[in-house]
Amino acid sequence: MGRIRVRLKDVAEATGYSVNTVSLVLRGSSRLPLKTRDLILKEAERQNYVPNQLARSLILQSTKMVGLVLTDIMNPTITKTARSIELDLAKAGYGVMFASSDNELANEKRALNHLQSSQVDGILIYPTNRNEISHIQNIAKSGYPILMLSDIPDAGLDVVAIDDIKGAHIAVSHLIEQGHKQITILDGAKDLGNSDKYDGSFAAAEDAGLPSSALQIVDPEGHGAIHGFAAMQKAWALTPRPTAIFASTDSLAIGAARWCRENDLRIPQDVAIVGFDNTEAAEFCSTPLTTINYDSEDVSIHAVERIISCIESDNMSGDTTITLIEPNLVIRESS
Amino acid sequence: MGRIRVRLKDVAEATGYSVNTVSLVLRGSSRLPLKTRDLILKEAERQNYVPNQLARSLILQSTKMVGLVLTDIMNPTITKTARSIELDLAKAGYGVMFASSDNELANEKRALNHLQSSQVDGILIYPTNRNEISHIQNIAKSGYPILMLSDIPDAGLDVVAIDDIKGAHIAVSHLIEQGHKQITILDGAKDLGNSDKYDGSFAAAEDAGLPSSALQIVDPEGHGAIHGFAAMQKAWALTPRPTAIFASTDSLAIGAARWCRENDLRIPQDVAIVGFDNTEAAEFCSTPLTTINYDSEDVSIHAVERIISCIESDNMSGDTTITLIEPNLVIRESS
DNA sequence: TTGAAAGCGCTAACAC
DNA sequence: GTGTTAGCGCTTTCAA
Repeated sequence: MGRIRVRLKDVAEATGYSVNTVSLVLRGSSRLPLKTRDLILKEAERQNYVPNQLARSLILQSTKMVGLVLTDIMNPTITKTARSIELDLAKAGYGVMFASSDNELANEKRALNHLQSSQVDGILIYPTNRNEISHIQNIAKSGYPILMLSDIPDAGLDVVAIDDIKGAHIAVSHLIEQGHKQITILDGAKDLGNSDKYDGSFAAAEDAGLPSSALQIVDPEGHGAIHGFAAMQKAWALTPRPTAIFASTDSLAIGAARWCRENDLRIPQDVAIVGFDNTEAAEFCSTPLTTINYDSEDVSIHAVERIISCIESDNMSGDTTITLIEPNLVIRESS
Repeated sequence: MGRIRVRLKDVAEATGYSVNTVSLVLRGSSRLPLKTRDLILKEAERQNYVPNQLARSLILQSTKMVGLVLTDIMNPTITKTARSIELDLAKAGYGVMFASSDNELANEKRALNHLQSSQVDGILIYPTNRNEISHIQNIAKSGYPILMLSDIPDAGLDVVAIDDIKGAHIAVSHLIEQGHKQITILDGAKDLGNSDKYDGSFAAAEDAGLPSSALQIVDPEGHGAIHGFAAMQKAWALTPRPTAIFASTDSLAIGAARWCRENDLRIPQDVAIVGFDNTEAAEFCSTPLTTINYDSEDVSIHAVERIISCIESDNMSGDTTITLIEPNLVIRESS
């Protein structure tokens, strides 16, 4: 029915007013007589008028949109933060444009390009690879508001992120306090330049007076529970055999727990397990998981506040801010 | 550094060519001398030129974007399909713009409005409430390509969705075959007009010659595992007491299983449980869950194919297509 | 091979 | 109170 796209002009012609008047009314100007406003609003409604944001943004030089680049849309942790961010941005009058990199640098570059060409007013990004951030630095250098949701020290970029070092420190310290002296870390992020969880773990060992040999590393080569399952098998084959596992995500931890169960190992008597993220699954898996918890909303609030201040303040002073959110430990039955 | 937004004009002025020539080169026209092309491409690169899609789409009358309205971004099932859709659309040269309704009608309306005003070329939507779809029908009637990802019979709208009736039928039939004669359904979607899982369940009972009293219903009043937990308590208090549970989502099933475990009920000896969706958690929860499985990719492929054909064919013949994807049963230890 | 001019739908500055 | 004009950054005729 009717033309697919209704324009201001269509409403203008139908009412006999000019495009300008219609535009004014539709944006809620109160300086026009009620009769005019009524007439125009009714006609716009009747024609199902929807404003064209493309044209609007082109003029206003602002889309009121923020781009959000996720590594993995299936990761419940990331999704949860994404949801918070969406809500907090909405409160501030901004929309979100999502893009996912799937942990591929090429996709990340494509996503950034796409967001920029869509003229989003700013970008939030979970970077894929911390060793390869020059393209992000370039964007920042050109004065484009961009903020990292993962800590990359010394990159000269704004950051709002979970303090992974502290989280790992808490997790490993907890295991050590429980008497464990041989702990395996399940984490494969080091190749991507993300060694925060290692650093925190080794710092915890050192603080407790343990040798660094107390910690061994197994790379699960993936993020799913299935990878945690396979990694646990490898961990159990290590010499010396670990008495505890610190998994860098709950998903890995749950997979590891599953391997233990299938191999008749008792948790935590034979192996203790600590995860990271406090997902819903951690609470409801076979042995409720001790894990590192943090408030997504905290990340969101700070990230949104910062990006909006970058967008709305013209003085790009060039100083960067690093905000780290402190995680905490949730003790359940697995440790 | 330089100006925040580089335009064609900037590249044109720097090279001495006209805006037109630069535009031509940047779009890969081969009819220009290599020397000119080279010069212009180099300069565009140097200035970090990013095309302005807003202006481009305004002229082309197409954004090459499809809007996707999700009910709940935290639901792994929906996210999985969303991811497939994103990939399949990308293959066809389209981007996705996400929006979430959080199962609120007002949000859904706002999201649809926003997507339309962003000029997406078409919309895919998981509707919030099947009793309230007039706003969606209006959009469809105006000739805007829109497709439902959930089956709403007789709405006169295009649909690509999982066949929930069949899924429920398979699940309940399976329980009946196991000898169960008193089954409780955990599902609260009926108020939203989604009675497919009831219909399938009752059909299965009927087909097996059981009275409809064999099936009882408990509304979990939510979607999380925590709601399944509480609902199971209610289910266990029913008279006659059920020997089996059919939960409309895995999350509810996992919560229910947790209640059983905490109350020393053995699964499946004391209560059998069947879920729906085959999420990762279903496989790794305390008692691996029998559940209804389906291929997200199937939904995605059909949905993308259909929406693109609607977008690219001008003849809006008005005929609607309903495509239902057949689910299947995955038997694990909970039944 | 290249440029000038018009216009996509909208807003803003300035008339009347 | 309302209309006219210009212009956002781009593509697309049509000339030169």
